[in-house]
Amino acid sequence: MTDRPQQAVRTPTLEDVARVAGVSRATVSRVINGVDTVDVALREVVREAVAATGYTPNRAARSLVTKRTGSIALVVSGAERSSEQVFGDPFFGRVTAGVVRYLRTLGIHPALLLADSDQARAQAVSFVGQGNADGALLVSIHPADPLPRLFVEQGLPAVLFARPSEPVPVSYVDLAHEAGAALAADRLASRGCRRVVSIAGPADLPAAQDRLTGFRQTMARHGHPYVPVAEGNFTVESGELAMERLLESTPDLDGVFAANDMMALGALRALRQRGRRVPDDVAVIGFDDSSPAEGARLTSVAQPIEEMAAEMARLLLRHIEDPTGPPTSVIFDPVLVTRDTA
Amino acid sequence: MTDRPQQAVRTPTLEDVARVAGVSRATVSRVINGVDTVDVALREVVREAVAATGYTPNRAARSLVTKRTGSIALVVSGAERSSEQVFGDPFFGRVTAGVVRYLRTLGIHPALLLADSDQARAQAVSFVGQGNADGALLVSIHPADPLPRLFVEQGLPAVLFARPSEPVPVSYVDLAHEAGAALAADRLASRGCRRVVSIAGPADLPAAQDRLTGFRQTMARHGHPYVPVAEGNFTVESGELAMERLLESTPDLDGVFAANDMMALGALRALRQRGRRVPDDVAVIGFDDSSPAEGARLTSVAQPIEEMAAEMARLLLRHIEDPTGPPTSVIFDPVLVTRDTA
DNA sequence: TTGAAAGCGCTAACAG
DNA sequence: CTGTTAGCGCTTTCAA
Repeated sequence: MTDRPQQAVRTPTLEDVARVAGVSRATVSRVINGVDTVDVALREVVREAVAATGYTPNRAARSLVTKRTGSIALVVSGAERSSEQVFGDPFFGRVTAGVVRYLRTLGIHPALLLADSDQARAQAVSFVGQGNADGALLVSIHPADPLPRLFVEQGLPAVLFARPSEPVPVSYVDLAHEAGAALAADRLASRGCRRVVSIAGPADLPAAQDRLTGFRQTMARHGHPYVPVAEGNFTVESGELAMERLLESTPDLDGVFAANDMMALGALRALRQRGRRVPDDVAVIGFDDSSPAEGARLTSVAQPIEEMAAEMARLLLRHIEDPTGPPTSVIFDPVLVTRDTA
Repeated sequence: MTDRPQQAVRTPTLEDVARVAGVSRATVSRVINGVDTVDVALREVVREAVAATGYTPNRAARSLVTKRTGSIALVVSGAERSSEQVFGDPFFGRVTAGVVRYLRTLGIHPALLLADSDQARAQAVSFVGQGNADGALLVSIHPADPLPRLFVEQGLPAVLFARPSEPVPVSYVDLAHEAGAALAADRLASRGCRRVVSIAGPADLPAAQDRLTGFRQTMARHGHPYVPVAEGNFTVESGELAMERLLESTPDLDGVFAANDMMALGALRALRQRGRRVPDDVAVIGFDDSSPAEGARLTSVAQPIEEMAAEMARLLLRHIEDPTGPPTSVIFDPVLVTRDTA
């Protein structure tokens, strides 16, 4: 038995594979990277050598020369709330799940960043800017978030979940909010509702505006040109208050479309307090299909968040691949989840 | 005006800093890495050069030679539930928040992995094994999760949230569950409860057992050697059922300690259905201080999840720094959050 | 189509 | 205490 001096347990390198395959390092590299100017026979030999050695590319070495990391950042941007709440939020949970599940099929695991202050935002930008990730997925709680613009200004690849309130030349995925509202309007109309009202969201939220617009247009098409509206701020309480105002202005109302589930839940509370039966006297539809909605058996407009999240990742990857491509947006269709309230 | 040929916008390297500072690359490297065998004056010169050039270390290059990435993996391991639910879970939300907030002070942003199948677990192990992260933070939903053992077997640095049900030589953070139960027992005793019962969690869960043991011991110390117990599975329904059984076996009960909030909520439901007033007739205490508990004004034992999460990260970093160190555990003290039910 | 060779930016012996 | 030097493992011209 002769000693084998340098036989330390070392992970195999391109050099090792090349030796086993009897070719040069360059050829192995070409095979690994799918360059098609390699002889078919050689390609196979190399493949076997890779399998035999158990070779895996060293990402640091590769990054050093390609200037790419092969990883991306998932930036959760929620200024108002505490970070515990942000990560515990079912919305972020679903977005995160969609992103993580899609990316892992590609062997990518996103770096998680929280951008909840100007400093944190700057840190997020420089994290990507310094090449720790090739691009960023931006999930903001507020559409006026300054983060998207920061990324765009630095020329860093980024994709948003939801259209920003101020125009920024950046790709995003979003829901066809008007179409969702139309679904609700159709449902209410087909139930025979004749005095329909709406509880709208904050006027500075594009999504809220789209929902209101879509609802009005579709109700008009159903022969109801005027829809009384009260504005809320997406909380249960605001929904309850709005409902009370509407009951006062339009006592004979028989259908309600709320711009989100929380406000719909508030509306339900107000309605029941006044002895109105749901859905017999008044039909109620919410938006988001959140888990409280499910619990309350609320009919609601659902968005395919996981699919949207996966598409967001796909767009980012494409952008990283070809940074010259123009910003793209992909809009998803909502679905009406019919339960007990309409 | 003369043209400057190679003046492309290039991020500064060590070489650039060295040139500006008038020293060698090695010296700059030493200053950057805090090696203290550098002349104080030179150190200052280098610092200024770094500032002047706006230099930031290239992580790929550094990794290539140090065999360290400077990043870590946060592995969320939940087999039973769908991934959406896992990430939306307030518990994971708080753990994640604690980890992310602590690590970002060090400029580290964890890679997020979901290990919800054998394949995903293997992927997580090889992700770290192939040097994409220096170690892993393991947050399992089930204490019998096979993942910790996989990491330990590969000799990869890992730290767990909560003690595994089967002994594995690995570091972890956990709560002093017995102490938490003792807090509940003390509270019940000091309210003058004389017939106290408990709704326990699954027998195969170490934490559930610790809570029961701690509760019994402390009640014994208060002169109540026997505590009737019914077992649940941490759901609201199981808590309700357990409460009904206890009301039957011990009709004159006046205090309940449930091993988690969900079961306590179920108990509340059963109690109210039977017309028992809480806390006047029966005092109820839960465990976890979850947000439903807060909503229901339930008195509950709270764990400092964010602090525990931060400590978990700290332990992992220490382990990566010194891989020879023995496994460590850090146990945190719970706090009783007194609300309306006890 | 393939190989030789240069070099990405950094750290770490090793001299001096 | 400081500089020189040799790579880390990979991709990518450039020639052959």
